[in-house]
Amino acid sequence: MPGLTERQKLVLALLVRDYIETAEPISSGRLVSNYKLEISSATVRNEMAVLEQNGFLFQPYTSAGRVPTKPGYRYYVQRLMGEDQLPTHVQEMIRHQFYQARHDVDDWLSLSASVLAQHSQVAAIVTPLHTEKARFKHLALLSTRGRQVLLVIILDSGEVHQQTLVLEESLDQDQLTGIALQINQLAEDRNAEELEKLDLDLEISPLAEILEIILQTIKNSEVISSGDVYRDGLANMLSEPEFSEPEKAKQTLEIFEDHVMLDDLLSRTLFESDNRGVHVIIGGEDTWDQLKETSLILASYGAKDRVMGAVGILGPLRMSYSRGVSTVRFVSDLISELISESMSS
Amino acid sequence: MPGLTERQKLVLALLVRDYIETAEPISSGRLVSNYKLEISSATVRNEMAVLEQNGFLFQPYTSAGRVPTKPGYRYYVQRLMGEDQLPTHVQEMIRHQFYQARHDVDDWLSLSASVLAQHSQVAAIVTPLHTEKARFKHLALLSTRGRQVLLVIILDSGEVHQQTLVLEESLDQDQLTGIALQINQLAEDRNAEELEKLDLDLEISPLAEILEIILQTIKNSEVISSGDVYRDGLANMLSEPEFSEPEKAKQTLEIFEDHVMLDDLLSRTLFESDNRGVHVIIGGEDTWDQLKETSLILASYGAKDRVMGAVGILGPLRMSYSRGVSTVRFVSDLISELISESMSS
DNA sequence: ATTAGCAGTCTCGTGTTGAGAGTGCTAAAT
DNA sequence: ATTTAGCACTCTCAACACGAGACTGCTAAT
Repeated sequence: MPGLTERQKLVLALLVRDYIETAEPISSGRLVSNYKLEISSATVRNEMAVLEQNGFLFQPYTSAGRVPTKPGYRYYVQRLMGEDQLPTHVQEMIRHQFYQARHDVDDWLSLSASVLAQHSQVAAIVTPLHTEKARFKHLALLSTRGRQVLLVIILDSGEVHQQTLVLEESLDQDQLTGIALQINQLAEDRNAEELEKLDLDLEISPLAEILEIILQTIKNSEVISSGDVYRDGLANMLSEPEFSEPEKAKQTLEIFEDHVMLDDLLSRTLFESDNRGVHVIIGGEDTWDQLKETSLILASYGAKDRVMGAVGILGPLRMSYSRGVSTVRFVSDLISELISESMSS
Repeated sequence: MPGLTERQKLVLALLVRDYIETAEPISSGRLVSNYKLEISSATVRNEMAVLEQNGFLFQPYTSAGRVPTKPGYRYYVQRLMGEDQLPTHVQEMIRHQFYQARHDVDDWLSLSASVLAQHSQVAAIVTPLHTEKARFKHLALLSTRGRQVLLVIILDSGEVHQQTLVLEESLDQDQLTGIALQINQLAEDRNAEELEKLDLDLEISPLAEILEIILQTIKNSEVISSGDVYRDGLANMLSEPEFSEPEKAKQTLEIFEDHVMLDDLLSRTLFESDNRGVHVIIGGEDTWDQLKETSLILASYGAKDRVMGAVGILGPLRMSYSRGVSTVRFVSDLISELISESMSS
């Protein structure tokens, strides 16, 4: 790919920015008058022709303005966009919202989704906390009703798993507390791998049964999603003109309802990359076919070097990338900060 | 309102049913040929004119077929529709799905939303468990990290509340367990009202602080929603022709994203009525303006006579009421059954 | 290298027209 | 007194035509 001249970059940048705002093909004359360029529209037209040959622009029909292509957006995001920061007062406002929320990871995540949706004006996704190498911290068994027992597991990441067990015979709370104590001593600070290796010499007894169930649960706790993906701001998207065709709107909705796919997508993108920064996925990048008409801006969150989850926004190709990137970056940093703080306090 | 003749009822019933299927204005000729009526189209036209005068039908323009009005739908649902049962094999299938799910109320509710969406082909809503007169059952305090403590409260309904507290000073697990024990003895089997009356003579001490926080939490636990409203099947709706105008689609999406409003709507409808059956709300019934173009089919769930939550579906006015009612009835009965079972076991 | 000027192309809104669908009414039939 | 055949009438909708307007691409001049 040959390099672009400065002027070509300028034209591309202005065009993309303008198109993101107006959603209409941008003409050469419009660029000149709108941005008071010192060159004539004919010159701009020539530059546009070059940009089109390079695959950055596209003409909907012979005599219309230009629209960015996916490579066009990509070039813009990577080299031209520049990185805005969220205005300070907005940052303060968001911080305030988080500090006055309950001191609870789940609440933070749900709030993140809502904040992202509101400030980016597109749809937001936040995956729940799930850590790969969490260590067992603590466990409680609570009698709820008859043979039902609530098992609460706390991992060192702050993650909490909750599950109801049904036992073969009824045990009272004192017995349960005893069992919990034993397990806590046995398993404290071990990770799943180490728990696997605990080869227990179990007698046949209700205690053994419970132990077995619980160890299974703990071993699987990495797989079991600790909650659902948080989503918000769907209605934002339907205002965008690209979704006036109900067919497209439906496609996007389906992406949004498919928790599994989303969780997978976010996890894959972020766990597999060692880049802790913000990822921009434009039109599925030839890998995800369903996302042909959608862009994603993702970032991971976590404490220190541990990736614990992901936040992101999802919108049409023609979304405000600069605003999106800064919002996603700010929110992911903020959650990471809050989680780190809560882990070290 | 004068009574309708049998023939008028027949015409109305066929017309509504046909319109629900086709989404197009129904003409007199179509009814005659489609249902092999023994009367001529002219007679049907006369009957239609009567039905229109009674406010049950509406003509989009001078020379088109007829479409049901809201009162038309209402009459159909109340007097003409007849009550289907879900086919036995479908019932079995759904039961199977529930039995192989985890033994957990939250999982059941989330599954309910998905089952409802799938079988009714519209969007589904399920409110979380929340009981008005729950009694405190049991509480646990778990040290998570530093001054952070996880508070788990179990109510006799099986409902579980979870919340993180941050204490002024760090306490170890043994101390926490001691405090939990005291509170459990103090508060066991009391409801919020009774807890309110517990006028404690608290010394100034960390324990007092914790007790206060916890009692506040318990008192408020009725208000705090124990989780979110479960939703599913949004994409189903966008296939319906009424949502081809993006404006309408957006309205509906906004209803769907407004958890608070939904929870309120469902609770109000079902807690305030002593009718445990299925409610059909057509076009907001002049009370909810946002629901002008939407119908809801709702039912409560719970054990014995205690209403614990609501399940429902939400679709266009032109939705399949008979299928909807039978699905909602079946699912709400099934959850009630499962909850009752789990409470008595 | 840039630009003014202009012919050429395509969209889009508007207006027209005719076929088709369905009704309401009237008068005849049952 | 109902019911129905027949028919004039109304309204929508798809198809087509047409002209204005918006941009471009090219060429020739700067």
